[in-house]
This record gives sequence, C-alpha cells and structure tokens, in this order.
Amino acid sequence: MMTWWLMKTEPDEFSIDDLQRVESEPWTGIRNYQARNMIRDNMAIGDSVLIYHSSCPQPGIAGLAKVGSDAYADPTQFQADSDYFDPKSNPAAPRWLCRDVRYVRHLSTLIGLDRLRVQPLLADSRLLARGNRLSIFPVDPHHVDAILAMEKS
DNA sequence: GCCAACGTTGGC
DNA sequence: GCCAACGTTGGC
Repeated sequence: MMTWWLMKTEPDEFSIDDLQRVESEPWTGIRNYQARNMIRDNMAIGDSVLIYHSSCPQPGIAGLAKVGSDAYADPTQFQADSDYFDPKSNPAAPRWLCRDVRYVRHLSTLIGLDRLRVQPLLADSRLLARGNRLSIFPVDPHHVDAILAMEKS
C-alpha cells in the first residue's frame, strides 16, 4: 500500500528546482530518530512525496517526488567535513539512514503555508500541528487530496 | 533576531 | 528513570 510523505527542505540549500535538475537525490542529513525509523521501517520504493520548502520567504508545498531507493547508510555521517558528521556513528552499525528521492513534478504554483492554514480540510493535519518539527512524516491521503485540489483553485 | 516547541544530553 | 540545561527547528 502506497504511503504519502512530506519531506521538508530549505530551498536555499536544496530546492524543488535543484531536485528537477538532478532528477534523483540522496536525502541526507536526517538526524532525528523518529524520522530515521520511518525511513527505515515505513517507507517503500515508489511512495509519493510532497516536497515542502521551509525556513524561507515563502514556506509551502512546492512539488511532488517519489521514494527512489531502499534505505541505506547516510554517507554524510562519516564525513568529517560535513555539517552532518556524527563522530559517534559506527560504520559497522550506521546510526543514520537515507533514501534516494526522485523528482516527479512542480506544483503549478507553490501552495503557501498561509493558504494551507486556512483550508478547513487540513485543520487536523499533522502538517499544521503545533510544534511539528519532524522533517519527514506521513500525510493522510485525504489531506493530500485537499492539498492537490488547492492547486487548481 | 525572537521565541515557542520539543528533542537530546548528562548528572544524579 | 528523572529532569534541568542546552540545542535545534522553523515561522514570523
């Protein structure tokens, strides 16, 4: 059964335009155990992804992608010069995982957080839940429907 | 730069 | 296992 996911990215670092350019990208730098467990246990190749731009002038949902690989060790945890270097991670038992994410398409226009906030169908969504700092989490199909319907309105 | 929320760390 | 201190996230 296919799951929909939301993945946050800071467009200054890596935007939906960048994903389109490279087509497929190792989604590295996830350093939260809950998110790590979902990458490991709950994602599947072919799952769909909402790409969300955060920490930027226009936060919101920018495009669609797909999970393109199984989970594998995030190489940045072993790179001493990386922001994501984790000296406590052991190569024999890597602490952090990633998956490849494949570009599907841009939304016709970015659906801003301001618009998401006023859509009643999303009032109970995790996306809008107070204090949600997870950079990866599943999205209910009916919430996805509501979001994609906003693309045409 | 501020601040609320929340995860992680480490002393006990 | 508790909990205070600290760090990070992310909107504004």
